[in-house]
Amino acid sequence: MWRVPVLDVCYSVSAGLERYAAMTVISERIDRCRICAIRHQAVCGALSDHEIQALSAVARQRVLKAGDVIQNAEDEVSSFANIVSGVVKLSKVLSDGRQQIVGLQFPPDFLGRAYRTRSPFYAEAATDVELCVFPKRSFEALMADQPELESRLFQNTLDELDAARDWMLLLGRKSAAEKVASFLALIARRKAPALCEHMPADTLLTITLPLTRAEIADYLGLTIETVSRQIGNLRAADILETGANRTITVLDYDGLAEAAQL
Amino acid sequence: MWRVPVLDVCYSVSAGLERYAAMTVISERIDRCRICAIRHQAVCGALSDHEIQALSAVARQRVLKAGDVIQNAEDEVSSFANIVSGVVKLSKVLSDGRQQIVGLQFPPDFLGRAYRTRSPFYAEAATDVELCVFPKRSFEALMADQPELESRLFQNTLDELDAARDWMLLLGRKSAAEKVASFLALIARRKAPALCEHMPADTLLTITLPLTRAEIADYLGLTIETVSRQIGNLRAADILETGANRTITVLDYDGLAEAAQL
DNA sequence: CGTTATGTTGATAGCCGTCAACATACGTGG
DNA sequence: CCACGTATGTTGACGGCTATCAACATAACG
Repeated sequence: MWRVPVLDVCYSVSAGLERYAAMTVISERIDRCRICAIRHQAVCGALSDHEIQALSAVARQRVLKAGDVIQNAEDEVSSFANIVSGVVKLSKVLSDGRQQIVGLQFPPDFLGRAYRTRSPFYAEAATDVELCVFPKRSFEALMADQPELESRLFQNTLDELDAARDWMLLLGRKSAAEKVASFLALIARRKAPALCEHMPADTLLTITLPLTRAEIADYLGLTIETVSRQIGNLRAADILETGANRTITVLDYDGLAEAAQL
Repeated sequence: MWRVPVLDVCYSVSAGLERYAAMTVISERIDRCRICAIRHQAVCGALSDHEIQALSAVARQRVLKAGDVIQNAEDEVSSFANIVSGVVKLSKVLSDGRQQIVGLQFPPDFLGRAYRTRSPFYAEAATDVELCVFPKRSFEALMADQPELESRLFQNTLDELDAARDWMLLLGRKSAAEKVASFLALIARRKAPALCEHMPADTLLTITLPLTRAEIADYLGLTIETVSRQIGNLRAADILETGANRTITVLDYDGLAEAAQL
């Protein structure tokens, strides 16, 4: 009655990872962080040029394809990572297969948890993903004599906690229509925060959803059929248009926000 | 159609607080932390005897009655606190009055948030509550030269994040019966963790629920009627008995855990 | 003892889940 | 480039779970 979670996906990244490592020469490594796209937003922004070289030396790029597993629930976790590009979903599963996505992580979010050795959830690449992976030990050593780094991680965690609690309100108290509108508004804001603040009358905001209908349903506590119908309703209300390839075009962000009860 | 949140409760604590302060003499203050019941579990456990005296000097005891407001959403927050006794509920409210409890805090949990000046939710005493309140500044100063203190706070936040995500699974994917059983199991575990681990055949575990039916409903994303009916079902299944004064007696904890899909 | 808050129980309705059939997109191999 | 099979998405019919409305019971409190 419930879709069984795909827990048997192999760690198919290792091949691609080794290829990358083989191509990488030492000099590139040391400089990699300096030219990193998320250098200043990510937690590593707390580090000086000197420190970041130390981190750079032990960092590994890891390229994942949509659907690749990052960690299984209860896995021993021996590394931390920054999301450089793509979207990662964190989910929990009941013994009978019912599933709930408990977090969506975007760049430059941090993956992995200080003070814990086991992951409390299952993590998977929702889209193609680039990670910047650090060995847990090296990172913790750096954290020990760089309190600012721990502070950044702490603040990141506080943001996640706020997001989780906002989502609890959605899961517990919003209708299916409000849930779907809330999700679409969330993705739209990620894509173009400025546009959503004040959207000129005849602007088109086209976004590609990072999740399938099944994943949206698992994020919102709904079924795929209900998600599909609610998106249909929003289309009928001229709030958005749908295209191929998981793209939607938001015609009326204010209408969307209103439908979401934001 | 939805119960309107009680946001107009006055800060009726101040009277009680001032009375307490008047009774307190300096010598008591300095020693108060040393004899504190939650001294070693709370975040202050990170501090040396010397440091804790400094904290002790600026700490204030605050006694609240059930229903007293601790902070309104969007309030400027100028203090931190430890919960010494009682239960505090954190909740979020939609513009039309729909309400969701996003956190239940027990001793020795910490209230208040580093790196933020405004509360993202509404906090209220669910039962009579004793708080140990610190001015934000003093506490932050102590945090600045005691990294261990920040680490403790960080770990506390990580635990809250885990709890929030567990609750997301409940809100999004569990049935009403499972939700109510999960809540009762949660409270039972708080009250007597050891008993719940392994419960001898003819043991009675009696607990007083810290929440009214309306609050339980707001915690579980249900209505009061549904909560009442589900408790009735558990009684009919001989899993528990109900008494006056919000007490319930768990007859079969394993049955409760099973009904909760734990 | 009266009044109000809280909790219980029943009848009914509606939202959303379930089941089913179909449509479309995607990827692979010819 | 096209054919095929699979994954994903849509739409309809129906039913069940839980919200709603209502009446009543019990507890709490002055």
